[in-house]
Amino acid sequence: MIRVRFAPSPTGALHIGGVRTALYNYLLARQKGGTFLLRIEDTDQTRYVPGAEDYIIRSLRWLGIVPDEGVGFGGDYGPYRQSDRKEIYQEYALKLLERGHAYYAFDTPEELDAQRSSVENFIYNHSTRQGLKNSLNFSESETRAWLDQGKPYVIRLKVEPGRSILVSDLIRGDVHFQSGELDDKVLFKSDGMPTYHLANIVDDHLMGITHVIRGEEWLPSTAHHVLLYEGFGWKDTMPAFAHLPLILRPEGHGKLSKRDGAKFGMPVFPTDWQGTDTVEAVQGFDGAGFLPEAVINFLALLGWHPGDDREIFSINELIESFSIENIAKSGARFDYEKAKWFNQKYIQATDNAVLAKHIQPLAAAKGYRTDDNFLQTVAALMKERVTLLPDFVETGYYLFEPVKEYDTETLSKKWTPAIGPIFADLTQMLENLEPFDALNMEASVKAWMQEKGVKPGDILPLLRIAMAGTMKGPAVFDMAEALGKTETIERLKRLINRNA
RNA sequence: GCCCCGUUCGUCUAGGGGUUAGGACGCAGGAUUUUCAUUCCUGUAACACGGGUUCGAUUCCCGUACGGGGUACCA
Repeated sequence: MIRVRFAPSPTGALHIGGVRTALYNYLLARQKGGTFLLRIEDTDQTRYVPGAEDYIIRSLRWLGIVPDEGVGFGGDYGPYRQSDRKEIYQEYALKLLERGHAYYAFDTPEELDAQRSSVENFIYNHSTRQGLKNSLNFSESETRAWLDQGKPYVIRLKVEPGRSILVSDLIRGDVHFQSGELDDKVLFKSDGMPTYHLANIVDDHLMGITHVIRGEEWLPSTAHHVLLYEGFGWKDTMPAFAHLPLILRPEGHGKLSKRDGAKFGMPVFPTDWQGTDTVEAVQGFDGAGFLPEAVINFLALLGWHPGDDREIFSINELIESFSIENIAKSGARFDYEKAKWFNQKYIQATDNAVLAKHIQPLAAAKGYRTDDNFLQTVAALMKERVTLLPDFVETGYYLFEPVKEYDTETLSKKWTPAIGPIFADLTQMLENLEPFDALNMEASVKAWMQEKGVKPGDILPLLRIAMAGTMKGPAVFDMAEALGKTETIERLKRLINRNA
């Protein structure tokens, strides 16, 4: 049975690259009938951001990528928060020490900094460790003494030179590393917490993880991880690795970072983040007006392809079609235009009743009417012409409140001296129209045009501008019906007065 | 610097020893809609470079260039 994990650090809002990692893990688990768990990797106490854990859980729920186990979800392999597993790591670090695969090191951060600045390309490894303060150089009693005196220490992995380490990656194939080039990574920090390297191996083993799907930034340290599995004697149950290509910023250099959201005017986080004293607030895909299904679809195709030309996928279709083999090797630039296209597609395909629910809070925030029937009408009239949810109340504001700005250019062309009385006549005709619905109105206006000898192109644009102020928008008669007779007539008269 | 990964239209990608190198976004044009949008059609544009291997390489191999990642008592 497959078991996969998403293991973010609670250091702030969840990055969109992390969301994609979570998604791929989730898809694999669902497809294979396995388990998807959420583990919180909070071993760096200095980077801990309050609220980040809740944010991660909230975001996963919004996206519909809900873990089967983990912090906030229960499960038999807990605790799932690494700070709650402190003693476990200590125990395993000691085990590694006993087996001779690790050693105590007493060098202070300052001493190491000094080494780095005086020795070019300094690296703590087989070639330098004999000159440093560690239990490999100290006698047993000396080491004991340092420990007993309560001197700060770390535990480092003892990497022996001279061998080739194979990392078999599901996406990249076999990758070889020379052990002599690897450093003696710190496994256990002087504050009593493990580093990522120790914690992730111990946890993945204890939690029965079968596949590690994570970002490419972990590929270089995977050699160390293989060494750890060997050191613990867990090589035969070592999980399979799949290192995902990174998501790059839309333009310029480097991977997409948290600050790029503000820089490029687009969200890079799933949901809104209120911010803290140290981390500023940011808008997420939800606040920007994206449907979670659209975000999922967009992200799924950013680095993975189904093997055919399909682009629109429901979550169930993704689960069915997903495969690690079809994950791309190269980094993908974050294409916000494409993300918006997906959202537009999803809005078009969403039922009016559902859209009305999304429009409701947006309308309420603007003090607009929020009755469901009307919002469904707004959805029906606008869904083919919006990209983001807020467009319903912004682009389509005139469905909720009087026209704020008239397209004066069109007006000056169409509102001729002769048209005034004719427009007034039409207004009067509509005022007496019953029932005031689109179908009846269209028939009546057509008959009226026939009778008066007015061309559609002379009168319809004016009707439209009277109601919406702009030449863009839903069909005129649909708009009039949505507005209702009173409001429509009021707007027509307002235009007459404006041009009088 | 050293180590690792990568490189097909502007972007996301398919493909693969002999193809008109396919799709999507974007952009441009057209049709439909007496608006706009939707929808449909058309166009635009790519195999980083140099050596091999081969009858033939965009595809395989080796270099180079470029891009990305790593090189912390961060994850």
